[in-house]
Amino acid sequence: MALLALPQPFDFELSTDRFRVFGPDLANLWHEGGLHRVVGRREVRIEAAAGGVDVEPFDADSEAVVRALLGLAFDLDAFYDFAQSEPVLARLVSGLPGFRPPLAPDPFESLVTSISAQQVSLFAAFAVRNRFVERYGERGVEAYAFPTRERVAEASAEDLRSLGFSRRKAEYVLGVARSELDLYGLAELPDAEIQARLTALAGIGEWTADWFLARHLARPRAWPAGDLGVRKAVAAFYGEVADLRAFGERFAPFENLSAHYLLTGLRVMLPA
DNA sequence: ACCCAGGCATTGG
DNA sequence: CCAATGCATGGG
Repeated sequence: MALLALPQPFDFELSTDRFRVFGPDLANLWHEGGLHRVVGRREVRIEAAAGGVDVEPFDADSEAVVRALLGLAFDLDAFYDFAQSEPVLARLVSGLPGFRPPLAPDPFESLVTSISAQQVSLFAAFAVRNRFVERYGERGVEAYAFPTRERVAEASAEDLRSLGFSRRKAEYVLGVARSELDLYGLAELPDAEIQARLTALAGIGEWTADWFLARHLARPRAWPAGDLGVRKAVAAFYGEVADLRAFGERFAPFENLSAHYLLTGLRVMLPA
């Protein structure tokens, strides 16, 4: 068991909340107080420890996945300083200290996850996506590996439809899996270029591309202005806003972290 | 039996 | 350029 030290403050429960609140996530599975994920052919378990997290087994691959799942790419100190100049953000960071937005470790996973969540409730999206993971992903111990692009490319639209994808979405998932686009290479490009290349694919619109920048690449300026949850959170903390894209400018250059704190604040702080 | 939910492409003005 | 429409599932 290896200790991975994390910048403090860090709140493990809060940062992994997303993997539990909409039901279990078979590829990022909360099990007996820890987060389980298949890396390579082995299942990795992450659990809270003093000063960071314990990771088992620990190697370069599992460390990279943990860094993604726990949002280590974000500069929380700079964001917290910035938040002091904006009353709502100041309240959010003081209410959610140590919250780090989790990232999708893999680009294909990020896109399929977003496609599954288009238009439907997150409960419905999780249900469909779990059936997809169970069907095409390799089983670890408790968790399943997220299905590889290569495996999905060989699937059929009818098979995907039987899992609950609409006819359209089944075609989108197959199209992404079979496209020529180098998904890993996107990380080297600027935000606008990534947007352009992704939205050229069928089924990937502005919303999905925004979330790819935000939740896979941790781009600081990503702002999912078309997101219904972001709209509800902004309405709850600021009141109704006509142009959500323009409203995001007040969070520059921390739009991504601001969106995540707004969403989590809506769930965790407002009901209380 | 409805209605809505963290969109998108298609069609028709 | 904007409005209307269909899509499949899960929860209320």
